[in-house]
Amino acid sequence: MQEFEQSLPMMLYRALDTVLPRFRQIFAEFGLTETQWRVLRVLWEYDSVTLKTLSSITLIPAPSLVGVVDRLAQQSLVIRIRDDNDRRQVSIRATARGKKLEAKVSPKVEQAYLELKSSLSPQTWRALMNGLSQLTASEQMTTTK
Amino acid sequence: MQEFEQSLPMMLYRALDTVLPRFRQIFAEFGLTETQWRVLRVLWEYDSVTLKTLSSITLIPAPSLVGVVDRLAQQSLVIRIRDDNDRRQVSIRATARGKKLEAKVSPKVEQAYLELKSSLSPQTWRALMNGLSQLTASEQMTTTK
DNA sequence: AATATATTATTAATATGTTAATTAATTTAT
DNA sequence: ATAAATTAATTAACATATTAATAATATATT
Repeated sequence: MQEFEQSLPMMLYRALDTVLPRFRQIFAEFGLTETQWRVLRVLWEYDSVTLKTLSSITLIPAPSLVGVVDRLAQQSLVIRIRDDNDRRQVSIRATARGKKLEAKVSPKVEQAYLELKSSLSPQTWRALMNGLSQLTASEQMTTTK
Repeated sequence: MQEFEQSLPMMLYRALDTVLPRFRQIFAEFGLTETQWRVLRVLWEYDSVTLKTLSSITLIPAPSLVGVVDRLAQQSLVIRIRDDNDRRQVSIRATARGKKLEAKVSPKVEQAYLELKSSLSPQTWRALMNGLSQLTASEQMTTTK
């Protein structure tokens, strides 16, 4: 069984299970899910982002993203804008209310991230990130295409 | 945005998105989902496993596992057995039909795993696994607890 | 033994993932 | 310019994740 539990995919899953809860706890304090935060996180940097681009940056599959944006829009945190040049496309942008969240959420997230980073030695951290980079460089993503 | 996309959690997600599709394709050839395979993978080694133990090995949260086992049982690939000593517990075991799948599925999975492994240098692979180990060693899981 | 507490599995409610199909709009090829 | 192929977003159907609550059984306390 060792073999299965020590396989790369299971190790990746376990790493996420270890790392994410602390962040999700922060998101929950502001009524946000992790995926909702991922979307806002992007919209805090780019004024307006196509749904497809948003999907590729956040790694949220487009069909899921539709619902995520729906719920964020219901809370008036983002709005949909149909592109005039290419009317197939929909751009998403944060509302004033959505933007306002950044100042409250981001500091806590940054703090948690620094704590996480300091749980490993700089060399180990770098080696880990390097391994992950090479892994994704060799192949190509399929999920969000 | 670099900072977000290069963050550890997103790197982990991207790694999974890169690695998993090839495996899921194999599972699909046998009408299995990834989680269903994870359960069977364990039951091919242990004759009978408690739902709770199964949850902790497969990293599938117990509430999800109930449904996964339901669907596997409907296909007569596994059966539930209520423990006589402790009637709160339910043990799961593969049926003959479920066991039979191993010979067909496992070789293909092994093959895909070797290919994956050979996409990185041995040193990089080891460094990656080491980093993931340390990450999960420092903290404790919360998801499946 | 009786009550309180803890544990295992399950259910419930909501959100998201996965894959395929659909719709509307755009581009390409004829 | 028009039919065919392509693309972006969405819908559909099903499976799983997440969190909280519940039911049944077991253990600990008094």
